[in-house]
Amino acid sequence: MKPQTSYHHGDLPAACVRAALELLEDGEPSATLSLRAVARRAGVAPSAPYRHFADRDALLTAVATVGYGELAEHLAAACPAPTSPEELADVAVAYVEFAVKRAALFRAMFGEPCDHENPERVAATAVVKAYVADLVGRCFPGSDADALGTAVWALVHGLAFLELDGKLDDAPDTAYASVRSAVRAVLDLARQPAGSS
Amino acid sequence: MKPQTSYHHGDLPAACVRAALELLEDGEPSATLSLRAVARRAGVAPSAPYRHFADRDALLTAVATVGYGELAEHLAAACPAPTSPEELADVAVAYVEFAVKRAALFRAMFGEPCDHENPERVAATAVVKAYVADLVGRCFPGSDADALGTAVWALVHGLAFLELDGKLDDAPDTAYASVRSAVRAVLDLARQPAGSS
DNA sequence: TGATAGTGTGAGCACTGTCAACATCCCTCG
DNA sequence: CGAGGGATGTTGACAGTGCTCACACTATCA
Repeated sequence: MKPQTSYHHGDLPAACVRAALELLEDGEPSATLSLRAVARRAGVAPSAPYRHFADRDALLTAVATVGYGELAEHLAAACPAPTSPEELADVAVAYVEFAVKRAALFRAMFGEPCDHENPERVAATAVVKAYVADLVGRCFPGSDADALGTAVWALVHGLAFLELDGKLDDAPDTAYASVRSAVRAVLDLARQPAGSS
Repeated sequence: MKPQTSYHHGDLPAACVRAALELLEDGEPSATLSLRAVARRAGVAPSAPYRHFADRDALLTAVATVGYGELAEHLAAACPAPTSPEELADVAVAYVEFAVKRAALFRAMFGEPCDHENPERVAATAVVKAYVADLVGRCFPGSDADALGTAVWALVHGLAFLELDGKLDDAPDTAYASVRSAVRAVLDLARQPAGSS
């Protein structure tokens, strides 16, 4: 829309993030996102992004931020308000599905060390956290929502990473089944209690 | 021991892996392991490692392989044969502890995409897998060992990653407490079953 | 004593993150 | 209206990276 020939870009920050997301989707997932590639894709000199992002990490953080939002959307789309354990399994599958289908983005979001302090990032993860907390509150009323919430998040997060690293089942089909039965196995503890200490 | 002035090194592959491990321990955890830095630390030209490792990934795989072994050792040291849920919590804490104390190594082991086919790597992860399977068999006899095993691994693995990414509690002290109570919360489901579908 | 295979060296390519100096544009103030 | 300043983009450069080649050295076996 905007004149492409303009010296100024118009909205380079957004364009960079968009370009980065596209590269993460397109490229093979093993390639690391390069700032120069982003600049190229945005049709701009390699150093231009530095006007808007302090360094590569800052760009990554911006990308991860929208990633968190899309993850939350994906989960909500799979099951907006899960109440039963079986629906929890659906959510787990959706989480792993997101990790698999958008592996590069997922790795950008969680794979490399980031500054935990960044308020943007914290705020963005809060969306996921809230979704999980909601889920736990509905599925397991009367439980320690905080503790169980982190446990549930950790469970699905761990499943996603193990799957990404090929440590679940090999066949992509049976992987989702593995996820489901892993979640079921945990919930089945509720029926045949273990020998408690 | 060997003459340092020798043109040939003696056992460069092992020296490379050792140097890599040292760099992962020493350096700040955000730095990515560079093959050139490994060569420098091993006192050798940048291209020397290529005689023994096809590429950087191959070196990484070798490093990860010993990492898996050390992780298994660390877990076994914390609790050689857990039988009670509380001991399972101990193991979870040990797992997260390993991830925190040796963050760079942990990230090298799990953080970046790797070839799932590599038989060395698969064999090495099998050690961890076996430990978890054992644990589950002892703690929860009569359960679906496979499914519950992956669930338990995923749970502790997810806890480790969330902690590494600063998504658990901020204070490092309370983090371990969070891990413990998260595990407890899951196990407590066995006592006050949720509304099952 | 050689030839040969294994191992380390050096130079070099393409790429990366990052910076400083310069160029261009838009907007505001006189 | 038109000059100046601040924002934004460009060029060029530096150090560091993975990786490959041609070469140098060394151990070993005929």
